[in-house]
Amino acid sequence: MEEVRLFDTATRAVKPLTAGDGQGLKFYACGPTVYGPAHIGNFRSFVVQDLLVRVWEAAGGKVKHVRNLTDVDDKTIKGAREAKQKLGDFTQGWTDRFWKDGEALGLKKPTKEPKATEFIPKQIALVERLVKSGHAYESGGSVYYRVKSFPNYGKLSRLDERELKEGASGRADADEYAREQVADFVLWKGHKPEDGEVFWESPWGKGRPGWHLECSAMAMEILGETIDLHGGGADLIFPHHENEIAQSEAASGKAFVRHWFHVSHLLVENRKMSKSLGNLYTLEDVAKRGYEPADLRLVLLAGHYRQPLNFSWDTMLAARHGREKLGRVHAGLVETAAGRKSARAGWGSFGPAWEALREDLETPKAWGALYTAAAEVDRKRRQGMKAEEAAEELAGMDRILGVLGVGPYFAKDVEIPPGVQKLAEAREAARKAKEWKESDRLRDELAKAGWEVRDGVGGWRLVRKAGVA
RNA sequence: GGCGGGGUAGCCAAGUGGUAAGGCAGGGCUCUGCAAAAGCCCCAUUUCGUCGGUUCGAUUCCGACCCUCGCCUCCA
Repeated sequence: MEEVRLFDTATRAVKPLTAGDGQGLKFYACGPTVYGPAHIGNFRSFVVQDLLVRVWEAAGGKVKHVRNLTDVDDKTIKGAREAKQKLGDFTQGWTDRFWKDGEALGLKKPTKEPKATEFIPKQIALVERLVKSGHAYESGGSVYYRVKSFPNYGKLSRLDERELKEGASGRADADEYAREQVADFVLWKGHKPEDGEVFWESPWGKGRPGWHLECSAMAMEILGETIDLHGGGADLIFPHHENEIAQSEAASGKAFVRHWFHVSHLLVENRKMSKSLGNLYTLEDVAKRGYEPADLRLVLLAGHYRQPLNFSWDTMLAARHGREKLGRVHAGLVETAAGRKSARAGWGSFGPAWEALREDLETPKAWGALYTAAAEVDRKRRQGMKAEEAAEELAGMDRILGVLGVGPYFAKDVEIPPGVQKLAEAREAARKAKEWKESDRLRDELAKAGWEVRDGVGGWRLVRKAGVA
């Protein structure tokens, strides 16, 4: 297969991504906590992970992609209680929503999507192993990881535990006194009244797993004790991934992860999204503004994944217009190719875009190369291009768009409400009768409904107006 | 306080020791009942946060400084 290079958080270098067994890439990604709708920042991580999978496959590799669902933790328990639902029903509802949104964004289904609650026995077994080897201790019904027992702790995040700012979190946990050291983290949480019906029996009594534990248990169970690639949002580097390493390596005695892959945050108005700032958007908000999931996917891939990306509606509009342009070029190639198929599976003029993706997922460079190639191909096509050549370029374009997972924008793909269709037809009738005032009035009415009518040589067509709330 | 990102045209965003990709927006023209769309063209040449240094030459290397964002045990 072709080489794919990717930045590794642990060594801070771009290095070739490899499958340790020479077979499939064992890739574990930290998935969502299903207690509410995922926001577009959450989806940045998942879209980038999806891109990596697509690039790996396009390069000729195989991949086992595991992305977990956190369906038991403080937030899910609280959410279920407030919704007066059983935990399982509550989390399933949000899981369905996540799947629906993910599908709209073109996320490929991972090979496996394990839920934390499905792996409780494995998690308990892992904790027992750590207690036996002295890496963990029970205290007040909970079990904690003894950080000082693991010399490599803090290596991934380059954070010396001693340098943690005093009370930086501002949230002293009630049972903090139960720990030997502040840095120790909980593996198993003893049952508390507010957990209600949510508990499992364990050697330490009723309780539930700590957050970091599930990923270690599921990754090692499904993919093996050493995995090739582990990814997630940049905020997971510490403490989540640091703790995963500590748990896993202390238990197995083997290197847990060969290559770390972290995606920077999506910012809105140059700030991290948060409910308190009121700048948190979901796919629903995107749809309300007349955009499609593909527009968002393009925006999420517009910047490099290791760079913070600032989201704005201006960028969304740029994405929409960009996709429209790609759609025109694509339609032209389809017409000129006239049904011919490319004899060989190459990239045509789109090779540079592919090369950019293989080098640490350089999407900004890839988009530049894609637009440049599209413009050149289109110019050549209009100056006279043979069907064979058009077919070849079309194949290359489809291929690169497939890897990016972003199709061009075609007006025909959008459903037009009957009322809007009627207005457009009435306007056309008025135009035929040269009743310009009436036709302009109808056009304004269409605009109010969020639609734009475009007259062309072949007649009019309707386009959803973007950017209208 | 510790650690880590950023500062490139109105906005987003590449890039390189030898003189700034691409997209959006904007401007002009063509087309059009008008407009939109589309097509053609233009759009950073005392300039790449600031100040020094190295160099024949730096936005690109080194140093200092300023601003900004994130993480520091809920967090994609």
